[in-house]
Amino acid sequence: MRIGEMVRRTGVSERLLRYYEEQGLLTPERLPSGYRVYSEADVETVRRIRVLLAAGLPTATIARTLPCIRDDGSSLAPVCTGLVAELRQERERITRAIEDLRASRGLLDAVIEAGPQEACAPARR
DNA sequence: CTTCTAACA
DNA sequence: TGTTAGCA
Repeated sequence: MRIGEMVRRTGVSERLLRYYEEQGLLTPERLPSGYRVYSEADVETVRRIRVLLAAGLPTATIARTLPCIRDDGSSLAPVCTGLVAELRQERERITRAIEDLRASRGLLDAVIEAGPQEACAPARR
């Protein structure tokens, strides 16, 4: 499929799909016309890229991680030693981020539980 | 009409 | 990232 269909199927913009390629996250084939041709697996890869990116992993790390994940999603065979150490660090960072989010949610819960005691001041602007 | 690269009122 | 220009 070409980029247009990828946009429809992934919800990711053309600009971003090309950017992912520039970062080595995707490597679609090229038609003699220069048009990019994506595989069915690329659709799933984009999903992974989005999740990892949202988790805060740098594109460089994602680029080296994706090839270790087999398109079926269940078997993640090939282990790249150096990468494992890197991923452990990311995992640790994420764990800390989760703790921070928990704290934020707890703070909001307290404010929400207190409930409205008065009307809000009129919005600015 | 669709895609491509390059670049920024 | 969006958007746009100028091609193919």
